Amino acid sequence: MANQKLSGAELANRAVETFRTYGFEGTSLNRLAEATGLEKASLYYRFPGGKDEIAMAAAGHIAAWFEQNVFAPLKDSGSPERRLKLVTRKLRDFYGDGTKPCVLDTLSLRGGSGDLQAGLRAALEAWLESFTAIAVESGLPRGISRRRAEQAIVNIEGSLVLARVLGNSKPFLRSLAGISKLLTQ
Amino acid sequence: MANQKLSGAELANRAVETFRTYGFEGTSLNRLAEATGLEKASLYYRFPGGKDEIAMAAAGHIAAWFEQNVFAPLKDSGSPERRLKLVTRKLRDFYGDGTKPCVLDTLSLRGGSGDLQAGLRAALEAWLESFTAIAVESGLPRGISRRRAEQAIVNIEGSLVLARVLGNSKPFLRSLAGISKLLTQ
DNA sequence: GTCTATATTAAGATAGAC
DNA sequence: GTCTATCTTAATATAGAC
Repeated sequence: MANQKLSGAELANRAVETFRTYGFEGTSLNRLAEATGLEKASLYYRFPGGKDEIAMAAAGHIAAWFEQNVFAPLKDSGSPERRLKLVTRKLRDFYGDGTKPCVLDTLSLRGGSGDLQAGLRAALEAWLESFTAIAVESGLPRGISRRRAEQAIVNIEGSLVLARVLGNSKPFLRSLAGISKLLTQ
Repeated sequence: MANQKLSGAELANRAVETFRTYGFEGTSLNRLAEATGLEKASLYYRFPGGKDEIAMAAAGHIAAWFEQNVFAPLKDSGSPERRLKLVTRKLRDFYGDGTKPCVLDTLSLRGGSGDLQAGLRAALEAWLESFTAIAVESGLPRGISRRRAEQAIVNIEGSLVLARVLGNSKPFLRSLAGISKLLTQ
């Protein structure tokens, strides 16, 4: 009885950290057990589908985080610039100043189930639509707005790769700093 | 004797395709054996260091490809725009029109050796320097040129992630199309 | 709901024949 | 130089006690 009952949210949180760091294939149940403090058998009790189901739960947990910390705030009141400043700060924290990979990247390599790939795709589409909407609201035409949204996420994903390989988070911080301008001007 | 003697270059080529698709942890010796047509024991004969050594060879093979198809052509004669057009065509092929991941991305997740990480980092630094040099040659100040080089590679890496998750190569092709302008104006 | 223990399969790696 | 066969370890997954 090392753990009484780890909350589902905290469990998903730790799974996310493991999957984003090691990718789907690199995340073993031993690593998940170590990260969560639960034994493998306990993980199977919570997630009878094994690693696939845990990855789905992790992806769902992140989707909920984005809904709450990115999509919702962008629809809130205040100027688009102010809302974007708040959201970029959340994103900076989420990616650990550029030290933590994005699950869209690390979980999208071949190995995961088709359901997982579909979930990642839906999450990315939602992110794109959210960024597109704020650009439209800022006065940009829809077609341009969509391209700007794509560029913003390209900047985040690409700079995270550079930051990881170079061991230098500056490219990521620069990308974040440019997002507000990209989506509002 | 299924294979007489597979050339080292072709062997490295197939290893690259496997590693870029499945990542380091997702690339098992069984997969490498299947991809190369050699049995596991034969792979160990060629690479006594096992998977780590094969990954290093794959990274080295790609570094050589970049030297020949990107760095050298960018130092060649002709206008910078013309050289960049040639190089972007090579890159488009290399990334399979956006359908094939970049090893800088897929091999840089935790799991590979420190030597591998150092090799990937050196390769990326060389790529950055190559792009920086052509921008400097085009008349841009050094500081700006370095930022533009970073942005060009961010665009490539980021759009490859988007292309993979969305199952749509257009973001990648757009990124490639913008590189010449980015590095020369 | 979590644990220990164990079954089963696949991984990384070697020995020795040809 | 490549193969078959095998070893060892780690992976996924389950059974059953508490």
